[in-house]
Order: sequence, then structure tokens, then C-alpha cells
Amino acid sequence: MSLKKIATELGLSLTTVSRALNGYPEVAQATRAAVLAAAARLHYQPDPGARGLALGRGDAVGLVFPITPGDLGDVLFLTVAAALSERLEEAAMDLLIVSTAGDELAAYQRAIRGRRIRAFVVPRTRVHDARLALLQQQGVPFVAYGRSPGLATDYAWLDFDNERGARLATRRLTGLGHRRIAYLGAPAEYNFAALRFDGFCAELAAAGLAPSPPLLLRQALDRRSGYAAMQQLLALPQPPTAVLVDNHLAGVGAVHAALHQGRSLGRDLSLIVYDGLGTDSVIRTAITAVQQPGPAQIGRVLAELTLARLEGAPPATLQRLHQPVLVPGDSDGPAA
DNA sequence: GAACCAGTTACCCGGGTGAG
DNA sequence: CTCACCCGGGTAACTGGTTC
Repeated sequence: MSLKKIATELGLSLTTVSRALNGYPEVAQATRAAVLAAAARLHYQPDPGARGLALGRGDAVGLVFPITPGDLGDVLFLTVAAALSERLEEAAMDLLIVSTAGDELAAYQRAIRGRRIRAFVVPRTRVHDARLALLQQQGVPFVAYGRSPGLATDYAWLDFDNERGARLATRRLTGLGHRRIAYLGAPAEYNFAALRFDGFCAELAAAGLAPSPPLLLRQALDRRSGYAAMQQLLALPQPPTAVLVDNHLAGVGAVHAALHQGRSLGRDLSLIVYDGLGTDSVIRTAITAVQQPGPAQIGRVLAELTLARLEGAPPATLQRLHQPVLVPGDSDGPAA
């Protein structure tokens, strides 16, 4: 059902029908009512492609995500995305998830060229982020889920105080008497990982400790690599008594590796996982975690920021820093 | 002649089609 | 092979007709 068919049906012009449906003032009440009734009766849905053609812009918010089989099980990501999508729907916009297995930057370029996407939400920001630079250069609005210190000018972002979260976790471990504390985390190119590692080192220093290179493994951002990294740590001649994992995906792998090695969490190995293991975890031990409260709320805030950005709000006013909290579990305890 | 309401026309863009 | 033109659904600027 097209605008044209409604116009023919009612004996009105295309324009009048369009105006009536889009709330323009120059349409008589009775005419508007008739158009709305006909549209409902005929199940009219505007064609997004045609609208985009006329307006020169799309009606979707894009989320480019390198989807791997592991990510599909990432409940945290899906919860944020679901809430984001729900809020956008209220504003009659779609969330378009663009998956890419290869060149992420090329995926952004394709998506921009396709014109369907009006703004992007950019997850997992990097210290030097070519994606954000590209979007700024092309003048495409975006909200970064995470900050990026390498960007010259102001931009909209939502982030957590990663450094503080890592400090909370590390302080808890040093407070429990741990001295050989390992850091198992994502590659340093990710800004969240860089900040969490900074917080870790700062808190070690505050306790009079220095980071020990063999105890620093920074290449784990999925279950498999988390598993392998934990195996590597436990095989050291002097294994750590405590481990801070800086992301929940590696955390799942790390916990499984520790359990498979026969470690009793909280007794002979203390473990804190940033973001926890997620609500769908099958692990029975409650894992001590740095939590970023309310992933659903975060999704909504991301949507609000994006919509505000599209309405022209200056990026500098669209920057939100949330505080993480430490949620104690049973996976850590006093050093032996 | 202003206010109100509705119609006409150009245009958006990339791809397909037919004519030269 | 090249090029002009058309197509799709919709929007926006402009125009026109009533009515008070």
C-alpha cells in the first residue's frame, strides 16, 4: 500500500495525504482524520527507501559489529542492543546491525554510502579509533560507546569510569593480602582495556606493588583466549594467587580454565571479573565482579544520546560517565 | 488581502531500458 | 557503446482557489 493508492482512494493529492500523515498544519481536521482512517484501514506503512530518497537521509541508527559465533552468546551486548532498539522504535527509527567479518572500516564506508543510516553507535572504542575519525571527517553523527582519547574534537559518548572500576577490584585483592596479582585482559588498543589496566597498575602502586610482566596477559577478548590465558597463568612456576579479568567474555573462559584445573575459586585462586559472567552463566560460584549497572538502561541512554545528536545537540553536551560498582561474590578470598 | 487548505511540480538517486 | 530518459514512493517549495 502506497501513499499514491491512499490518495487515489480518497480523491486527494499525494501531497495532502503525505502532509496529513506527517502532522503538517496545512491540512483540515476532517481531511486529516479521513487520511488517518484510510491509512489504518489499508494498513499503510511508508516505504523507508522512498522516504530516504526524498529526504536524502535514512531512518536507521547503525551499529557495526564484528559478529563472531561467540558474540551471539554475549547477553550483555544483546541486552544493550535490545534496549537501544526499543527506544529507537519509539522514535520511529530502526536499529540496523551491520555485521562484518573482515574490514570494519570498509563496513562503515559501505553503510554511509548506502544512506539508510543517519547515525552510528560505535561500540568498543579504541585508543586511536579510525572509525570515529572517519565518521567525524564525513560529518556523520555518532555516539561512541566508550571514549577515545585520540580524537581531536568533541564527540558524543557514554562510558564507565573504567580506571576506577579496575582500582576497586584491585584494591579489594590487595586488601585481601594478595601480592601476586595477574591481569588478564583485552588488547591494549581498546580504550576500556587501556584504562582498566591503568587503574590496575595505579592501585598496585598504591599498595607498594609493581606489575610483574609474566602475570600480564593482554590478548583475551573472547572465551577461548580467556581460557588459554588462564591456563598459561596457572602453568607458571609461580602462578598468581589472584587474577583480575578485564572483560566478561574472557572471564567465562578464565573461570572454566581455573575450574578445569581443579582450582577452588575464592580458596586457592581469587578471581574478579569485570562485568561478571552474565545472567546466563552456568557457573555456580557467585563471581566477584565490577558491574556496570543496568545494561538495559545503558541501551536507552545510548538511544537518547543518539536522538539528541540527530536533533542537533552539540556533542560536548552529550557525554555521560557512569560509575561502576563492585559486587562481592564468593570467587575471591584472603591470600594463602 | 490574509488565512486556510489543497494541488502542481521538481527533485531525491541509482539502475534499467531503449534509442541513436 | 553512449546517453537520455524513466521508474519507484515520498517530500518540499511553490502556486492557486475559497472564504471571510
